[in-house]
Amino acid sequence: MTRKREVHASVKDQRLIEKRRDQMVKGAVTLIKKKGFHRTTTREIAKSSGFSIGTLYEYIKTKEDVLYLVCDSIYDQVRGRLEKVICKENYSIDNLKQAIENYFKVVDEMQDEVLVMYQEVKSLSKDALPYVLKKEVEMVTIFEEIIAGCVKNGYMDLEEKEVELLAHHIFVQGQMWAFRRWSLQKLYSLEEYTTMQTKFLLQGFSIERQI
Amino acid sequence: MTRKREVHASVKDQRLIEKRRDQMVKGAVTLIKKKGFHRTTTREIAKSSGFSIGTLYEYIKTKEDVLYLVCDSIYDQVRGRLEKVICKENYSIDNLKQAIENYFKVVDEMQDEVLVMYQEVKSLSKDALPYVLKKEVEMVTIFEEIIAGCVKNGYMDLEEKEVELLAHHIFVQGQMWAFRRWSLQKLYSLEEYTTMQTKFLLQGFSIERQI
Amino acid sequence: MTRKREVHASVKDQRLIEKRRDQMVKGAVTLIKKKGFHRTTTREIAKSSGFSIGTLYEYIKTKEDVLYLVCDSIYDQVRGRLEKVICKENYSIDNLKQAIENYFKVVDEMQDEVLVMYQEVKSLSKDALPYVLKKEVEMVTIFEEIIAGCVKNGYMDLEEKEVELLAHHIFVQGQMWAFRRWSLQKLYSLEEYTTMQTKFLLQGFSIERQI
Amino acid sequence: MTRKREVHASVKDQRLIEKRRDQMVKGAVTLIKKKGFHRTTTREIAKSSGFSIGTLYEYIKTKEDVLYLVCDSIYDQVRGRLEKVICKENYSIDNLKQAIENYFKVVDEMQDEVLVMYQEVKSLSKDALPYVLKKEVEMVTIFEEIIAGCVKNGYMDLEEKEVELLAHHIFVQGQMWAFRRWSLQKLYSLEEYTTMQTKFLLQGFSIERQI
DNA sequence: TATGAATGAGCATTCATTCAT
DNA sequence: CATGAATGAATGCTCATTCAT
Repeated sequence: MTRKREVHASVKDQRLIEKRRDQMVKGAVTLIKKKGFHRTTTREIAKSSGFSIGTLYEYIKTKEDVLYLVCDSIYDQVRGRLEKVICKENYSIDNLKQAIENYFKVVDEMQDEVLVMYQEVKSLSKDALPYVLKKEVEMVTIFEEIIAGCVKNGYMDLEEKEVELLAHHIFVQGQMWAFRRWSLQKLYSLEEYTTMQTKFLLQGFSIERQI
Repeated sequence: MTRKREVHASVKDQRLIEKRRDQMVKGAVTLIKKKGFHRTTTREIAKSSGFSIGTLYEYIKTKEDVLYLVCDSIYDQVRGRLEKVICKENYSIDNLKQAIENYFKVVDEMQDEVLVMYQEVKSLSKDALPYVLKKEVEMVTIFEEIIAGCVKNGYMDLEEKEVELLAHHIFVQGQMWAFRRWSLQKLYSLEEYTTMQTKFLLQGFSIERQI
Repeated sequence: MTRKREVHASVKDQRLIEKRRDQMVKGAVTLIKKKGFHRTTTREIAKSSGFSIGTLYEYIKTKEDVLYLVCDSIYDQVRGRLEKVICKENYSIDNLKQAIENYFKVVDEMQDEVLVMYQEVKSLSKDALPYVLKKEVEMVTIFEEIIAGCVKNGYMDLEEKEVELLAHHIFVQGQMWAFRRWSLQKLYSLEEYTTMQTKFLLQGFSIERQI
Repeated sequence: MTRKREVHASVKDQRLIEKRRDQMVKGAVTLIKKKGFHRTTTREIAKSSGFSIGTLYEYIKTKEDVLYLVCDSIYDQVRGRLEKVICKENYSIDNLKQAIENYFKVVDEMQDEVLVMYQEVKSLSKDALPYVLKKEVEMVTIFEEIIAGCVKNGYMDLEEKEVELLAHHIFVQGQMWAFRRWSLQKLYSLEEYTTMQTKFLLQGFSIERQI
């Protein structure tokens, strides 16, 4: 697992730090969702987190730390939920299908968070960005492994580069459900979208077509 | 063509307005690319446009107008270049392939612009947003028409909803080349990417598979 | 008559200067009435005067010149209308009554102008102020002369200082009708107001009471 | 007593708010006296109040709030000092004389404040204006009550409308001492002015004349 | 003379951050 | 640890004034 970027806190009590940062992330997400990170003030974040501006700064050093914490937390959640359904032992097309379905479902349920993260990463400093991007890579890697497993087990026939592309593909199609919702969600239900995407992805890539 | 949102200018001379706004957009894109819209100041924009802050405000009313102008201009450029290669009379798979290839090439050449637009649209006011989204819809529609033409001409076999999805697909894969460049462009050249995407898209969707 | 303060003009043609300044004053008064001098921009003044900002500055040197011109013009108008009814030969109580009545009428008709002048003089530079105040003194003097005439002719019995005070009194009561209109004009018609004021002023000051 | 218009403060401590606003009003009056409200900058106000621009804005929301606070405070002071000498039980001509004398004295001592208030009220927004005008009405009402008391007690013989006019009269003559000082205070001492005004006002209005 | 584009000093206001209590 | 008052650099925007055409 990626080593986290340290965010300075004046307070020593680790348990408290975690508790406060949890409140902070929850409060911040709501606000960022509504107004974007830049238009959200630290005072607002403090307030919606349930403590004072002074206290906020006991647990972070700069406003940007909040954004990092938020992004970090969202990735961890998405990833956490995604990993639950994957059977690392025995990769199969079904396994991949389930992973996709599950991933799309998570994205659907965490639409706002995904959106927030997507649109605000660029506001992270050069310092924090790599940590977050690494997390993204890790998520793509999850799909890559499944696909590679399928290839290895003979369920798909893809070159290595194609494996990577397909993983990206899936990852992006998931995000697409969130950040193109104004357009896609008028056309399809989540089920339809999942079915169609799965079908096309597998038609395009899987070995099934050759049967 | 979509009616443009009027951006107020104090200056009367239409030709001058266009010239100055061109300078402005060029200057602004460079800056926004580097620092994001929010971190870019109006004074910086004025300076990099080659005129004073006072002059800048002779051609816009608020800072946000700059962003709108930037987004608007980028869409127009992408669209303009895209439309050049399309043969509206006689839609064919080849035509679609060319459109995709061309679209990917445009995105590649305008990476920065595409990225800027993509990440900053959300900063547009509720007022300006629809105009820009409409432009996006129009671009997706371009692909939709080609695909629908192919279906009509018997080159593909898709239901209407699938046509739309495929159009979205293409559009997003193009953008993906820009906003996931840090990851994709390490793996593939533009040609590779284009070839693979085209292959998969057509394998997934086209009637060829049934032959 | 008070020597006017010179206001610099780049244009030479005196007739044109007068014409343009007339337009200017008319345009400016309307605007100042509505928004106050400070909130009125030179561009607005130019526009409502019927010429460009460039032309405006051909006839004045600074924005404040406009205010001076406006104040000057208003005083001249009030004074001009006031002097029409005064019979300088043969001062009498009746003459005074008529002057008061007429003055109040003028104030009533030029309420906005009086108000403008009254509230904006303080914005005049130390340079221009004396010229305007002098005009005010001149107006008070008009009443002073009438009253002094009445005293001389035996119609009133007042010491010199009382003469001045009464003149001020009348002058202020007139202005009061304009700048306390929100309160006074709800209570009285102009006629009532004039009658009452005249009655009280003369009861308080005139020799009639001793008869 | 008139309900005050709320002026937003970010600071919670009510005592502090009052203290800071006191500083603010004192600092602001000095400046406005000298340069007028519009030419006075918020930074100047902050500085002459003894705190930073940031702190200033912790206690107000807009520059105009300062003006409102100033006007409000001046009225309260004038009114407060005026009410001290009034014997509400037993209205008499003497009581009225004292009230006038006292009012004129207050105006004399607070000349600058009265002037400021007088010339700047019109700069108040449509929002704040009514609150200030109400205060003025209340002050006129104070005189009205005394006069009405005198009439009731048989010391004066006036119709209702005349009572109001007289009250206005007194109020305006007081203000006149402040805003026509450049002219009046060259001619009279405060005592002279008070004596003469009182004499004339009572000659003009009181029942004494009928004895 | 008339025009109006260009200029930039100046202003109100915000907000991240600190620090004394 | 928690609080919230204080700070002032930074920013968007305005507008009087100039000057080339």
